[in-house]
Amino acid sequence: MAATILVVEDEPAIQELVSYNLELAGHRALRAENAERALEMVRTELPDLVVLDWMLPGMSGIEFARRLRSDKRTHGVPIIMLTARVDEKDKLTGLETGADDYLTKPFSPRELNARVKAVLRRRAPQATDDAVEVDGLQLDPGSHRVTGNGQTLSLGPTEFRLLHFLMTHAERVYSRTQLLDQVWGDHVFVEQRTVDVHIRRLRKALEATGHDRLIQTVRSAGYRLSAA
Amino acid sequence: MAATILVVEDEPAIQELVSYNLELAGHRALRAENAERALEMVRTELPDLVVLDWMLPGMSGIEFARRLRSDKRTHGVPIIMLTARVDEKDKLTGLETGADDYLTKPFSPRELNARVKAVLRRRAPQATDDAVEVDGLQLDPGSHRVTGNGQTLSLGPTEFRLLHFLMTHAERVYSRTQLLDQVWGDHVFVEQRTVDVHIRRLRKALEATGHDRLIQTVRSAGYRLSAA
DNA sequence: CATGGTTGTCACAACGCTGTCACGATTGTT
DNA sequence: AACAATCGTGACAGCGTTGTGACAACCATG
Repeated sequence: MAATILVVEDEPAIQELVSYNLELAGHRALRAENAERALEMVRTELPDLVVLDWMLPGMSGIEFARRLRSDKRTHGVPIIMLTARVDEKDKLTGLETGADDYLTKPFSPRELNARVKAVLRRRAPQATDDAVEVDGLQLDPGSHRVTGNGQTLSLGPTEFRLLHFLMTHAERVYSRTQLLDQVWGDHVFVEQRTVDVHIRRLRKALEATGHDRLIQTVRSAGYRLSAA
Repeated sequence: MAATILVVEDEPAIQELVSYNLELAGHRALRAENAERALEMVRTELPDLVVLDWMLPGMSGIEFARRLRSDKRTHGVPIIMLTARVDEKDKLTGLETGADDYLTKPFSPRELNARVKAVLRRRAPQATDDAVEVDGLQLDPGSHRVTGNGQTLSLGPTEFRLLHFLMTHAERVYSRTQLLDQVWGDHVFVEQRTVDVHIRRLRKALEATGHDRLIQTVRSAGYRLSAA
């Protein structure tokens, strides 16, 4: 559950409340007191999730959400809206802009954390600390451990993140570019072939229990983790 | 640092807010919506700390505090008061009834936890915590003693708290930042690398019985206590 | 006031990880 | 079969992270 979450909220007390609870839950909270500031922050660091107040001074939350959706780079970032009241009309507008969930004030931190967890599980499973298992290969983010049929496997930080992403997105091909964005982080630039090397290192580490067969090469497309 | 804390607060949202955050911090929260109910609960279970709202329907918080102080059994239980406003007169009355600390609404959860931690450290240094045991290594918070296979080990206060936390949260990786928050406290500002040094001191102390192997380094992630 | 113990910080050493390259192997195409 | 494109692999220098010993400030105790 190590997600980066951007909190856009102008009222200091609520911002602190939300951020602190997210941090306690193991996330990293970025704070912005208005939409303009939030847009700046998004440029330098792509969050896994945005918690967004409906009513903001200057640019409204809805407008901010629209901008996120219109940019290709931030298009997929899930949004949780904070609203003061439940209004059918507002709800519709929110749905149009693509908010993933809603919280009406006053809300309890428990509720907040539950929604955050639910949204992350749906949209960014590699950012949660749920254990994953594929065909006898297990990965537990909490203890930061990987086991193949019970036997502990040792792999470096990058290999760990790479495997985590692949296991949470199994049966799907990812290009080198996509893997660089997801595992290394966006606007980090390294050679594409570097992915090959880390795939190789990952395979070597999984060799001990024969799970290297799960990592498949799809020629001229990328890599895939598959049980078949 | 796990304590039983009684929360006396009539407004559901605030009660939930306070209780949830205390639980996140590892405490056990008992809830009462008025002073009468609180008095009943105190009869069956003696809390380590009371978080008390100033204004309550029926019996006021001040009166409740007086009753706690008048009973020999509950005389020593520390109290943190929640007040809506800062009033010198109120503060004086509060001091007379023996409140240990104050929080004025609206307050941040971070502030609440910091005060709770401070009060507990001051008033209940060794709560009735259970002894912990991992792979022959035993830690007893009550007697403040650590033994490895029966042999008494000597470690400093910080190493003790560090080991206590790790043993009660075994098989899970914690970053330096998380360890600083949990073991040192929220408001403390020290270098992250300080954690390394204390890990080393802890390992050195556990070396006598070979239990230093339990403390594992997870590169670029943090530390973990594990039997495996 | 002296003493022993504890704490946080630093500098340096040790170690593991990272990204890149060159070259060989494989695949697909003409 | 020859060729081009793509991928696998081993090596390696540079870098970041962690281990470690030393030290001065601090604190409670006697």
